Amino acid sequence: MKETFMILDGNNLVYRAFFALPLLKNSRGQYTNAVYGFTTMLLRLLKEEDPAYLAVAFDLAAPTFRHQVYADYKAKRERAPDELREQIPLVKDILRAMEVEILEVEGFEADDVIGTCCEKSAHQGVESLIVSGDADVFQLISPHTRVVQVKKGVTQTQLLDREGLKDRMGLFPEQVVDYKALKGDTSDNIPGVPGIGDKTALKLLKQFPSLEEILDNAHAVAGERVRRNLETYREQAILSKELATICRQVPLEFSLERLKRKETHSSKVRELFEELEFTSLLDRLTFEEEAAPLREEDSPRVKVREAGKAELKEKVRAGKPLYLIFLPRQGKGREARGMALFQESEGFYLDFGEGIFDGAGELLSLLKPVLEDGDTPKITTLGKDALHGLADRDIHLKGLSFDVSIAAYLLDPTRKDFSLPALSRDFLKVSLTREEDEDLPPGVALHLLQELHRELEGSLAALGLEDLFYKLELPLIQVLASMEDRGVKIDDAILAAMGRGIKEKEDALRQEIYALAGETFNINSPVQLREILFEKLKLPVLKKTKTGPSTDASVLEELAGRQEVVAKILQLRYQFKLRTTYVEGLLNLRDEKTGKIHTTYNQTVTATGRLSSTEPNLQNIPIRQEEGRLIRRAFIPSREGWVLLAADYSQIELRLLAHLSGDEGLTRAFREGEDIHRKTAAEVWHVPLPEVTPAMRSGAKAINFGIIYGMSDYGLSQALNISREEAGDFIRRYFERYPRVKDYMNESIRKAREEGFVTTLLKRRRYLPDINHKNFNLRSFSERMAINTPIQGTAADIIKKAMVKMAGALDREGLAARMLLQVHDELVFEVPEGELKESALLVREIMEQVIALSVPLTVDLKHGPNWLDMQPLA
DNA sequence: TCATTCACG
DNA sequence: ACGTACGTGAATGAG
Repeated sequence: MKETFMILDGNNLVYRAFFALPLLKNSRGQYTNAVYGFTTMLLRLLKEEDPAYLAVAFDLAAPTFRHQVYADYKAKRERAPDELREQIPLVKDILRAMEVEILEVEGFEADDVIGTCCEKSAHQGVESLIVSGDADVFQLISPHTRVVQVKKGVTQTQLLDREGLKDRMGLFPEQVVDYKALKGDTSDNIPGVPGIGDKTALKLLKQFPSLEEILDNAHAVAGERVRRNLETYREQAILSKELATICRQVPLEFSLERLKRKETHSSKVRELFEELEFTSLLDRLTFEEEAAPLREEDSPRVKVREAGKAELKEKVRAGKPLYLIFLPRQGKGREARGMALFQESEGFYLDFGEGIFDGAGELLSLLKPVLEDGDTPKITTLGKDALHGLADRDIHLKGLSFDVSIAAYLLDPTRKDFSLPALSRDFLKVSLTREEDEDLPPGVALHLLQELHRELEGSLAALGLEDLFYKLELPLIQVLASMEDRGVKIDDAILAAMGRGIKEKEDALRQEIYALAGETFNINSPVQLREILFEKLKLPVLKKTKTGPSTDASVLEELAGRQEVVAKILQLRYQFKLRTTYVEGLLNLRDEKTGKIHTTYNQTVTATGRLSSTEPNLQNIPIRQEEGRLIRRAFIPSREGWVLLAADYSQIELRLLAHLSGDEGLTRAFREGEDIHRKTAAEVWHVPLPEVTPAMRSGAKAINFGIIYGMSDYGLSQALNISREEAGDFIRRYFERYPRVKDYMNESIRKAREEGFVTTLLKRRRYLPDINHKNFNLRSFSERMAINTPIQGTAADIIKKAMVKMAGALDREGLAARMLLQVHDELVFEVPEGELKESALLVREIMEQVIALSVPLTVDLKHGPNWLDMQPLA
């Protein structure tokens, strides 16, 4: 028997299922009727038709080529109800979990994708079976292509081939478009020819085989009115035919291999079904063998041996996937106690003894060719640590193909523990003994790494996170490792001098404070300070913390006018901060030999997708105040004749707000290259741009920020030091001018409530479990996260993407410039002075063009001999 | 280890 | 009537 390729019209079937079934909800409040209807239909079709290949086509929201030909195409169509629209992502989640290919192509409808696929599959000798409830696809019927028409409800279907269609409609497939062109279609807003309905259309197509012949022979047609309309609306009929014709040349990669149907399903499908409460459907699936729980007596852990030279050389080979783990030393930072390897069926362990240079040196050198071979896939966890560990031995690991810690982060960016035992407990439901947990044996580690790889690979696919993982986060590991490795040079003399100056100021301030307070006390202790300020000096309590009156800067600023000592305390705090955190903090972490500091970029810490930086944190070096800013003078290029180059995205989050919300006013402002805060002030106060005062602008700036944070009127009033009423009024005016921004915020919250998570442009997810919580506070927090996370997270996606591209591009162009720092919306490089211009142009090009938005992304470039004294580079 | 404070985007 | 702007990391004091 010939193999069949079954392709489903996704949108159409979900739509039909939605209206065929009552509006079901699961206990978490998700609407599931369309998902349920679609899934049962899919399972039934798989059983009845038993196709060898399978795919589901979806429409994309973007305008299609038909809109270019005819602006009113589908203009009358009503927006699908929200209860339906929100179920589409769930359907796709299920399909991804079942490893069913989802086909969608921008600018084309599902029908076009279906037509193209059927044509291509026919070329490869595979018959197609289209499943749809829409009669449009009848035009695709051919000797190689049949249609399963889904009729009322989701249970009744009819199989149509060429003869069947003729019997049913009195038409051959190639006449379906002519028929539609004549009678028109109100749902697609295809005009047709006035006065011709289905009766007349059929009659005409009996008389002449095609629209063209009908039009050319209009004079021979019966009926005065029909004849006249055919002549008058000739062009309209031809346009209608064009619109009704399914495009069979959609640009898409078609590989039957990829569409091969999976007979068994991963536990991901089970989890999704359970979440949606489709437990009755579970029996209808065949599941893969579950990973056996790892117990003391029957653990299928990997056998591992202390490897000898000859053995390693013989058994670890290029080309085959290699599992690799650096096992952490108990409580000793990132230092590893050894490396475990697994390939095919053999496991090895290299003990590093007291350090990586101690025992395993020779063995490691033996592995160097395989480790540096980009075509030998490496599966790791905490891969960046391994990268560094090996780099210390001059082994430059290449071919990272999977990292379970990063995968786990994408599946839930709020998780805290990325150790193998923790990941195994949560993803594999495997429990370890306490001893194993504390000091993981290499064999157990290798076993868990393999199981996690298998499990998380499927989970990423099930949630549509593959591109984000393989194209962005995975290559980013290497990029970050080399930035950390490179480090940034620090002029210690500058810091040391600053430290001495600060110390003097501190001492003077401290004496003055003691004198004014009338006693000595620990000014750094909030507890002791409280006593002095609020008990001894009887200053009013303006704000409270969990443990008592607050003494933070906003409070002290309010009180500074009443007691001289308060201002001194503020000054002392600032000086102290500069000295301890920055001057001494940086000097302590500076490598004596190279004069550099090497930060660590954490890729699995933030809930939004940003990086974080530790030991030291180079993402919070002072800039806002003049004095603190001087710290930046100590950041210098590592070589003579080199300079620093800084490139920062201008207003990236507000631009993303414009893009994501589609607000016209905001979009226009960016397209016209306006100063956005000034423009906002002008809009809100209805004054011409030149009349915007600095106060108006800074108010507008605060509100622009507030929007991104999901602000309240109270929050804004605090930020601007104005009354709540004024703040509320301000916000109302803002939304009057930028109404779609308001819609966008509501929509973000609504989506979070329905789906339980929010996403960024590159599909990064953050779950918000408290979004429907009955506690107002918890719920409100989640709502603000629902607004902020897509914006902050998309900005993170974008700069990460630019970083990955940048690393490749600098190499390709043969430029010596190297990325040193990332500060959320800024990249800092060191570059040879002679290559400054060329490097800067490349940097700008990559950062600005990394993604296409509805507003331009712009990058400001600066260069200089250090991170303080920088000049704009036009 | 937690709470407070404050540096950054 | 809630109680209040998003995301981080480091240093210090207190228990």
